[in-house]
Amino acid sequence: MSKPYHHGNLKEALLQAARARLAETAEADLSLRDLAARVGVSVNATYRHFASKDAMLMELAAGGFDALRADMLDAMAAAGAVSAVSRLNAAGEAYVAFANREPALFRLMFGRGGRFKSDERLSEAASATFLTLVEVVASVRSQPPDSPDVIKAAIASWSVVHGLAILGLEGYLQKLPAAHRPSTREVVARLDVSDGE
Amino acid sequence: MSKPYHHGNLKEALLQAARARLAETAEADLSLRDLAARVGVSVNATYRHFASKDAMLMELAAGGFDALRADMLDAMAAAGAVSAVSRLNAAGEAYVAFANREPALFRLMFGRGGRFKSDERLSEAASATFLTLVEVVASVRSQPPDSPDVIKAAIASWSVVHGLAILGLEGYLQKLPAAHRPSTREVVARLDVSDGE
DNA sequence: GCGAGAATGTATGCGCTGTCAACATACCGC
DNA sequence: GCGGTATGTTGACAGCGCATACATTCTCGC
Repeated sequence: MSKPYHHGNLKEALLQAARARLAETAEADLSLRDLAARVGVSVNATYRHFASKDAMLMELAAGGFDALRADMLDAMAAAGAVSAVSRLNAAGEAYVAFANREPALFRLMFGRGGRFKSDERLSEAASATFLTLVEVVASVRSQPPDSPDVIKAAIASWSVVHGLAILGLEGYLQKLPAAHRPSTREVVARLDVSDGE
Repeated sequence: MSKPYHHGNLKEALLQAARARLAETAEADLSLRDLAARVGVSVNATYRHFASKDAMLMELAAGGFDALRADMLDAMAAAGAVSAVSRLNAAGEAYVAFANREPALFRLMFGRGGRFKSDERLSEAASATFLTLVEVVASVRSQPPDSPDVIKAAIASWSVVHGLAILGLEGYLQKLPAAHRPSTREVVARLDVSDGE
């Protein structure tokens, strides 16, 4: 038998190889050929499981959003029920921490030039992630999560943490002296999420 | 003569063709062959003016930072001297507007996976852009621009507008009902740049 | 149990990419 | 005017995503 003709679970194996590669290189330039070789299979076998390379990347990105959301939920749970604001801060810190821990994956999730907008699973995963942010903002303001004001405040929150994550990732903050580099918490704290305009 | 052997100003012509392509496609996948063909020159002629494709992209990105900075300065000048806060807001709006007007260029400026950190000209252009933000924040707070608090507040400002720009660019805000989509001003207004913690 | 068809793999090849090496042409200072 | 240098061209190479055609194995109704 030595090597069976069928791999067994090629799809997951490919995704796992891709994740490993993303995690180790910090720069995202995956090639189907390389991934296939790592798994020990011919290039075109991948096309039995993914319609295209982009389709695979979208699946990876969707998984990334799931992981990011899980991180945020964990951080919020760890922050406990002390206050809604502290949970919001914890979520924001988890967001930036995720980006720094998995830079290549994070870039993949956001940086594909809008080519991913179409994918159903991906856009659902992204929405779910955003929704956890909306919910904690809603609880901070004691308003329903579908209130326009809550959504807007949540977008503002998302913007800060996302911008901070990207700027850090791309190295635009690294040349600052350490004393000038703010912590995530310092930045997030500047955002007013309350309804007092 | 019809077509002279030497182009005359190939470097700038290539950059211009690249900018045109970026402006028209909204998705950044430039190819040296395509650009060379557009200019009417062989592929390898480009290598007399750019060490590599990445080098050319870095030059484009640096020019993008210059343009972005100019936009911000213009907007601030147009906002007049009414108040430092209004100039800060104007700069933020110009930032997001730039990203929306030139999505491909904007993505190029930030999304190259940290590969650009090394380039001198690029990192200088980016720093200059950041500095204009620092200066207006400093004038809002009536503090010297090199004060750590000013820098930190400026980073927070940069983060919000940058995050907002990216989220919009990548389409993550487009599925929201219009009533829930905040204006740039609404988002920026939520950020507290003053020194009252 | 076995044979058909679906599922999953391989082999070959196409057009595209960035880049290198070798050669051709035009310009410019002596 | 002549030589060196700047700036082009041609040709080739490896790697890429992907399409087509073919091979193997699994699965399931009879």
